[in-house]
Amino acid sequence: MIRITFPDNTVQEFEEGVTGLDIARSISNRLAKEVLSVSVDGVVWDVHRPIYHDAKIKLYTWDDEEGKHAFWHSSAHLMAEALEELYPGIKFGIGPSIDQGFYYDVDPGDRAITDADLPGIEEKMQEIVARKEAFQREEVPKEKAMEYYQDKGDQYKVELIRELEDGEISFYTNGNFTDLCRGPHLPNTGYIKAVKLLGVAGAYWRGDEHNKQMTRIYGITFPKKKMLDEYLQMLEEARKRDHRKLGKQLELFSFSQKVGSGLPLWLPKGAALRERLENFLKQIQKEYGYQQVISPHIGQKELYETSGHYAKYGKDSFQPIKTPDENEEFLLKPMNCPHHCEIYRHTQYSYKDLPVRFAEFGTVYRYEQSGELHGLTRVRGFTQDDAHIFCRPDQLKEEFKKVMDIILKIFEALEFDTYTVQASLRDPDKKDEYIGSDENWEKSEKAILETVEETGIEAKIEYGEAAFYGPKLDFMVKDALGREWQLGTIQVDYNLPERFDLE
RNA sequence: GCCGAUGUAGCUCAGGUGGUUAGAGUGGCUGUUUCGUAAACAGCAGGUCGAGGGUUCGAAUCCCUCCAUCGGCUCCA
Repeated sequence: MIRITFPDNTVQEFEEGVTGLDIARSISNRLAKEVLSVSVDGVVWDVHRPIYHDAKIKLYTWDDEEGKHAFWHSSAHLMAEALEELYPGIKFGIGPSIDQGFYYDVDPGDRAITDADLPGIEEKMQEIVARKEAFQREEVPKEKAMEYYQDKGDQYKVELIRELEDGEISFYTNGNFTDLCRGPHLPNTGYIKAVKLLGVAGAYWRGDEHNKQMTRIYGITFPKKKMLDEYLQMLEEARKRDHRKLGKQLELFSFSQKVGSGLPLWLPKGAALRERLENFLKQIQKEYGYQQVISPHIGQKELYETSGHYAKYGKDSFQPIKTPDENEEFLLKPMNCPHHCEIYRHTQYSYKDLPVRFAEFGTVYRYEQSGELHGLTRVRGFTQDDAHIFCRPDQLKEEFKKVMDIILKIFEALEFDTYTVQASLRDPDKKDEYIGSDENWEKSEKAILETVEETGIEAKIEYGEAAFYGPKLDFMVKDALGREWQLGTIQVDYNLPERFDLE
């Protein structure tokens, strides 16, 4: 007998080799039907995997992320099996569960998989669901795993296995399809009652644009048909609230090919809305001690060479504007920072005058890649409610907190109630991609992390997400379609003042 | 930038396996009815079927290039 500890710390004895499913059944038949995965001493397992030792367990159903993920992960394997049956020789990359469903990256060789193929794949998946094929776990040594995929000719899996540590590697098999996988999975394909493939897309192998582009197939599944219908209904409702659609319907903004893509035209109603928003924001800025400044839309190229922007983005930006004077070049401003530095320079400040806070509704232009343009959320010309604070080191945290206050106040007023906060730090393995000294980076990252801790705001830390000149605290909100966008950002920059020689 | 899809009246869309004057709803305009809570009826206007090449006796329909949009990937100062 082994001792199983439940989340409420009660302990019960079971036969050795008992499964999560058995345990669920001992509690109630309903739970046995609903349980999708089980954590055993903190590791999420298949509910049908035998437990041979004393353990602390927790059962997961559809209501838990862990349960959903087992479900969708198994769905990815189900789709892979269907794909292999329909397209023999197709090669597989990775196929994880995601927040809403799952995907699998595949390399179909010479043929292309398009939206038109999805219904056929769905049909095949339903066939396999009807077969109720078990997901069987098997542990194999690394060399065996390698051999299997080398024989199969699946170079992507070979690459993945090569990077795994020596020791036992787990395979899962459903029907004729075997996949390298940590699990966990459902007991069998019969759990998956409703299937919908949502789209195909190109995706670079391992997220690197220098690698081959694979075909990613997105899908979602549910344990009940009705849940799928509700999901599709919800998607349709979300589409109605797409800001691009509303902008058109309400005559707020439009685009013209003659003006250029990514360059929004604000119609009278949109301009009126924007004016109200600006007035609201200016009022807050005033309350917090900001002075409004105004700077031109262009600046000498040298200004951006000094800031470092030209070296980093010059090649991929709107190209310099020439004047009748030879050797004279201007850049459309991609950022307001250098201009504000020059405004600061105009006046001589004593340390007693600090902090000095400049705010501007500054219009900037960035040559975004053509594939990135998206309504008003990703454009080539836009106006930021931007501000720069020049302060003493001892004032930094307090100023930072005040900016956080402002952002949260605005989010509240605009009813952005499901934002997330992200501390965007530099990638410690790619220090050469950032400007400035290690010392400056350490100081500024420390300042952000400490301030976050002092305020108690919940922030996730992301390495490699910093701007090239400094770390950021980013405030992200989701749009109607569930896509996340960075709206507010607070940055600590020790580099710029040095580069502009500001004392 | 990359992969895939799409591009027909102001808007939403149908049609199209090459063949006479390109359709609907809605919106617009004119008039009639009349007071209907997206008012009813009649009529009118509105499209070089994204742009440019090509194949053909003939192209909105087939081919190529480009542009834009959409779904993703990559990028995001």
